[in-house]
Amino acid sequence: MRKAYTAVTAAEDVEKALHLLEGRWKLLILFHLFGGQVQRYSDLERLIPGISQKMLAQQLRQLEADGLVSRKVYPQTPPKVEYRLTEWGQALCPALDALLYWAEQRPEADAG
Amino acid sequence: MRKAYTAVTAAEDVEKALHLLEGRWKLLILFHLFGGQVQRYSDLERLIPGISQKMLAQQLRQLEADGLVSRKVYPQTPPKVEYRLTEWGQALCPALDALLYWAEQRPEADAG
DNA sequence: CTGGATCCAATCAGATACTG
DNA sequence: CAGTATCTGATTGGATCCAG
Repeated sequence: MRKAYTAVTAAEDVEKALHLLEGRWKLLILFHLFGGQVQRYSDLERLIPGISQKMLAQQLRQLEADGLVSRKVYPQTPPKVEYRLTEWGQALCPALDALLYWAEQRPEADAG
Repeated sequence: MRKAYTAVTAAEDVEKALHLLEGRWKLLILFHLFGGQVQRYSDLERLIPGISQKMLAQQLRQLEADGLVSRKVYPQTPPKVEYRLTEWGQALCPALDALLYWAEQRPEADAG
């Protein structure tokens, strides 16, 4: 059973959801983890040219706190940390696909 | 036929799409226009408590420039301006619904 | 290797006052 | 009624250096 949405509550809930994806790098990170991919910190640094260490660490920690990404630390020297999507994080895929589909429908005349 | 997406191009396209929805008030505005609703500037001002005139005008103009909202001016005194969604703007609804559905699936334990 | 801490620039958002 | 202009504070993102 879905919640009963008003314009306001729906907007708030979508806003909360979008807030989890905001930040210039989060989507890039997520797309590099979709499909069960597992990446190390240094992998993501390599896969996302231009990202600073601060931003990578910060966005990863937010994604982790929000429950989209899980972090696995191997207590060894040198340190090794793996990132992967949680089940819920994977479940974001269809929603992003719907957004992608919408973006494709954009009339050329208005695009800019 | 869908585009062939890589992690990077998909992320970029979704990012562009999300960028159209960013801003603290845009979703509120959109939800007050969904379903073919037509609102005047002052209607939106009333429907969205706390928004300043500057922000309302600014976000409306961005939504218009991005092709989600259309603006109709009645050249009369006092002035009258109506806002409604474009066809493409209306088409955003299913995508936001998918996002809402995803948000509902969030595990309680991780929510915060 | 995996980050944390700090400083700085750019952007965003709010309050207020003013205009056709 | 439907905005615009200006000033100001908050938030975000980036560069660099430091540490376990």
